[in-house]
Amino acid sequence: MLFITYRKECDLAQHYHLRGRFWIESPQGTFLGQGRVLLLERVQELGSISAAARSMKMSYRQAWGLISQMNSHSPEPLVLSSTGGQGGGGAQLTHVGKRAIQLYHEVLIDFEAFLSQRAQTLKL
Amino acid sequence: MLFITYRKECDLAQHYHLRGRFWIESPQGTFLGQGRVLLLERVQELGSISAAARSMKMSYRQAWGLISQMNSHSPEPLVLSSTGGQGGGGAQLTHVGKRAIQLYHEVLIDFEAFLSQRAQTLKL
DNA sequence: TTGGGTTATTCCTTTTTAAGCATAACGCTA
DNA sequence: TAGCGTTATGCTTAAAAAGGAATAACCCAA
Repeated sequence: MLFITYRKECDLAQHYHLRGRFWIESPQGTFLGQGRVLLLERVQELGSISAAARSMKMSYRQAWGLISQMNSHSPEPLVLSSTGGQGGGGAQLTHVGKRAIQLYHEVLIDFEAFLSQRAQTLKL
Repeated sequence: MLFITYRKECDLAQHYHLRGRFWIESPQGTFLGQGRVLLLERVQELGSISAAARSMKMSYRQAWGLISQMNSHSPEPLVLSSTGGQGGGGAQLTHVGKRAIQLYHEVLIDFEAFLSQRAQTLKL
């Protein structure tokens, strides 16, 4: 008897994962991404850039740079900050900043739905 | 008369772009991504890892590392290589490697369609 | 047997990136 | 007025990633 061997189809969904990322770019570079949005959320929650950075184990330097970029790449700032006073100062989101978070999450839901749906038919 | 000023809605689609990437992960890390698939295509086209690397302005070292990873993270290799002989040796894709390219492009088409469609309703 | 071009692999250097440090200004509180 | 915690910014240092150089093995062709 003759056996014809052929490769068994490999179901990628079992052992492999389809992953992805998305971000919004301005003409000057990245405007909104996963890290930036998380940072915005922490600022909104904690009322301070430095506290937000600490909570993410990110250096204040980087956090400030990201926020500075976002503000400058937008016609209106996403974060307003004040120095001195009770607590030393702080920062809060503008309604544009809050809307940016909301917008990102709206896209994120669709994005994840797309990935998980598309992953089901991955046969290598 | 009283004017109530409100922020004009900013159409992100005009000045900003929704971008993204996707890749297939094995339990050990990235398995297939944009760069790896391009490398596979060049190997298929040129019949050599070093030629493929040159054509992408990638170092042979990195190209070899990527291919080595892909092969080891797959139950069957994607690239077969031989040393010595006419032309010094070479490499060619297995049918698993060819299928990987095809699979990636199938997902890519859907992915780009998703992004461009989703970008149309971006209002900040 | 020598040369050529490739695969395969290690080691070291360079570049890029991120983290850390230092300092000044601010404005409330005690 | 002194102190505190924050914002804001430049400069220095460390970590990580990419790049390049070097070497051995391979096998056909001349």
